Amino acid sequence: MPKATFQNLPSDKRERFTAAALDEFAVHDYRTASVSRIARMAGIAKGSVYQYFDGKQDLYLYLVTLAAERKFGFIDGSLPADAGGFFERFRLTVFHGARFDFTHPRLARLLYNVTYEPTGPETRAVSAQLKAASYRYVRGLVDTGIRSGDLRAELDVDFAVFALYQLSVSLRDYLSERFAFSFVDAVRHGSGSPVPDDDIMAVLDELVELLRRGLAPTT
Amino acid sequence: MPKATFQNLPSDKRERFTAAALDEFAVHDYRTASVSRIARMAGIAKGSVYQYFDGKQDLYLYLVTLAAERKFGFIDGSLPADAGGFFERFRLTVFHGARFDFTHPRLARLLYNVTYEPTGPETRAVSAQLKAASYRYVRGLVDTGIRSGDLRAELDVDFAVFALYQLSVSLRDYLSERFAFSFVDAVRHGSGSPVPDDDIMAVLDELVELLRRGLAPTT
Amino acid sequence: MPKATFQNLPSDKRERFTAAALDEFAVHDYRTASVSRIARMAGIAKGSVYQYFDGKQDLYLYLVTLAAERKFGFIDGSLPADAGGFFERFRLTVFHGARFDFTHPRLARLLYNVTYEPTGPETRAVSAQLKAASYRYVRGLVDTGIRSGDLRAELDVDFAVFALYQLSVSLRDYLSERFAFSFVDAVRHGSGSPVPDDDIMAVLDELVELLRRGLAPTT
Amino acid sequence: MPKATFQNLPSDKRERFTAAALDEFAVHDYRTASVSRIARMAGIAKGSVYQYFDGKQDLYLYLVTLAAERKFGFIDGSLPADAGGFFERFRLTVFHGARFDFTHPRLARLLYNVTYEPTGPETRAVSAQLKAASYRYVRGLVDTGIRSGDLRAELDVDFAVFALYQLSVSLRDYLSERFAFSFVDAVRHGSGSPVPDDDIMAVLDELVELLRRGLAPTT
DNA sequence: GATGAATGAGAATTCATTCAT
DNA sequence: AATGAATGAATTCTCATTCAT
Repeated sequence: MPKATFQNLPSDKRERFTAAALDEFAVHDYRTASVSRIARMAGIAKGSVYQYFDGKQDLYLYLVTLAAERKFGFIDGSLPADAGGFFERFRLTVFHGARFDFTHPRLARLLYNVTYEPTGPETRAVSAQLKAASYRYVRGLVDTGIRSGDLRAELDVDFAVFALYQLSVSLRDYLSERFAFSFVDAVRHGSGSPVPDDDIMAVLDELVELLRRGLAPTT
Repeated sequence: MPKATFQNLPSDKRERFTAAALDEFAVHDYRTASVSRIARMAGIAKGSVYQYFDGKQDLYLYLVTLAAERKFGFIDGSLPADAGGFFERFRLTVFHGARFDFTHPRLARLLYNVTYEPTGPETRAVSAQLKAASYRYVRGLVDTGIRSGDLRAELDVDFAVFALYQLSVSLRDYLSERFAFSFVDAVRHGSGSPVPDDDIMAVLDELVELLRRGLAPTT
Repeated sequence: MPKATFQNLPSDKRERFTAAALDEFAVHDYRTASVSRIARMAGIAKGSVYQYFDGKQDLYLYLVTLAAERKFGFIDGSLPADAGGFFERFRLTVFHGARFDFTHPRLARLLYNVTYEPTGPETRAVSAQLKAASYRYVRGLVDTGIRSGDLRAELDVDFAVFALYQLSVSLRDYLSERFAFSFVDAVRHGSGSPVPDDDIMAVLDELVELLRRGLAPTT
Repeated sequence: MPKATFQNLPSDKRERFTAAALDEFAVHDYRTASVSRIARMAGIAKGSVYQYFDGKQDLYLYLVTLAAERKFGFIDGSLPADAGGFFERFRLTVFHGARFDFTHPRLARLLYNVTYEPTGPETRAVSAQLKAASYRYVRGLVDTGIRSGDLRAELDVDFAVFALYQLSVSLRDYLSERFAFSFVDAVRHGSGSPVPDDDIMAVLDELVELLRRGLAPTT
């Protein structure tokens, strides 16, 4: 995580650097991302990166943490405080997650890359951490859902969490393919208008329908 | 694809090489995999690799093709000829796929890596091809299922195919985590006994239950 | 030079090999020419090349010798036996040399490549030999020309030989550029009809005019 | 062309590198020249070369440009400003060109290599550029010569330019052979004292005499 | 604290030549 | 005599990291 040097930076410089680093890791996976390129893009000396962070790995950890916080924060901030049923809450979570992705393509790509990062010594820990956090989040939803009776009591919780997690993560792929939104282009050229809320919702209807039938108690 | 030189090799040498190459690509993604390391592991001269294949890309194509053929062949060979309903057929497909994965961890890891290979010019074609083949397979199942009445007629076919594909692909992750089977360790140290069939089946029951409720017509 | 093995070869095979080797060295310089490619083109095993010749260098020597003999033989065979004056003889020599080049582009390219081959240990001897032979030839002409009074007696013979040699060698460049005849294309695709004799002659008129004024005695 | 890194180098290091690179390209053609060898000779890390230049091609372009500028600069600086007739001007141009060659054997060899560089994708552009510049220079002389009446009006200008260019370029070969000056030895061992001006002039007298008779109007 | 040049191990690939069959 | 697989040294180029200024 960032050294004091980084914290003490004038905020515009700090943000210029962060932006450059996010751009790089949004477009390239860990191995392919280049520290030199980040330094060049940020307009700072290559050596400075090592004044701010312990190295590439450390920088990576920082960016992933940042992206995860932003995304979770965005979703949490968008959800209504009062409960709503499980399926409605799940729908909104995924919906706002998708909205975040389309409006923050850099952060979204980064998180996506992390999820599917090839297992190597440098990235394993970070990937695992992110996955654990996501699982915790979903598990919270499921537990509440079972207690409230929205979900069948006999459900294998582990499995349900897995299915919900995988479907919501990969929904991004489905949406971007179906509505021809290229995240890479969005990052690189700022192009591409986000998929309209209604289109997202239509797909979510399908997903929630599948899950409601599949997971709710038989009345 | 392999040159004649490779085909003419004494079979033990050919297999020693193939094994080394699979090991390498099972543990590393395309970029990180090293031709030099493969040669060293196989106990041959670096130059020989280029007597056998046109280059790294060509070798990769060969291995992926090999793995895909083996896996699809294994599944096809294990499925009963007479139809069975959609859900039973889906269950068996995924079941035998999972059995294949646990008993051929190197091939399984390779195919997994291909699926999530970062999009680069060298691998794009191969990845896309594999994904297309898998989608075709699932779509065939779904089409038949709808015609036979096992699946709801109003289903959004695209979405259903997506959901089935994602869940079955990622099931491997779930199983390996739940039953603490590390594919990487299996490749590297040959350790780890495959997850028992019954355990796989138990999870599949959950999955099929979810899908049946979710996708079958309301009676 | 060729081993007995090569001499004993059935003549069609020997010629097939020679043709392939000439093609290769006509299109590539010594370093870039590939023994493997020659073997492949000739349809023989790579190892056989080393049964026929001591190595790349030896093969090169053979080809250059062959080409030089053919070209000198062609010119000698085309020249009338009875003398003619110096300038007429020179004109015919260069004329038939050019005709040879346009009708034997492979051999011509090879000799051209030799002339300008970068000085390296492998080719130095061969290049020097070829140059020496050419110089001897021109010097013979010049000596006769002086004796016969066609050339000024005070002429610096060395210098005259140099000038005549350089101008006639590089004339090939001039002709091929002026009449858009690509030797490389001629070798590779057999394309390109030779420059018409009249066009060659027109250029030779210019050259001989320059030389006559420059080198003949003032009457 | 050089990156800023190279420009910012302490001048002794920069010159040590340039010297090593010139040595290499003076003795070897493009293909045969080795970046590794240059680095070793210059006493720097292989990677540093790529801090200074974009790659082998870029380094080559730099060296050729450098050599051409130096040689043209040297000649221009040595020529008297007021015109003189065509033949006098031509004589001086070639004379100072030859002086440059003998006193800067590395640069001279490099330019010579470029002229006869086997046509490959990496070097084509550079070679063509250099040749074009030389031709433009000679054509300028010839045009002026015709206007001033020093050259015959009926002259085939293309042919005259060709002959003058070829003779002056190859004169270097003639001089080095006649006066036993080995450029390669001069580069490699610093040996060999340049050919004395008088000797050069004696040869030039021969050349100019040939050309004057050959190209000047009959009075 | 900032700089940016230097490093050097490691990557993929080529190819003349050898030698066991 | 013919084969063709094996070799391995050599090539260009990359890049995270270090460290003297």
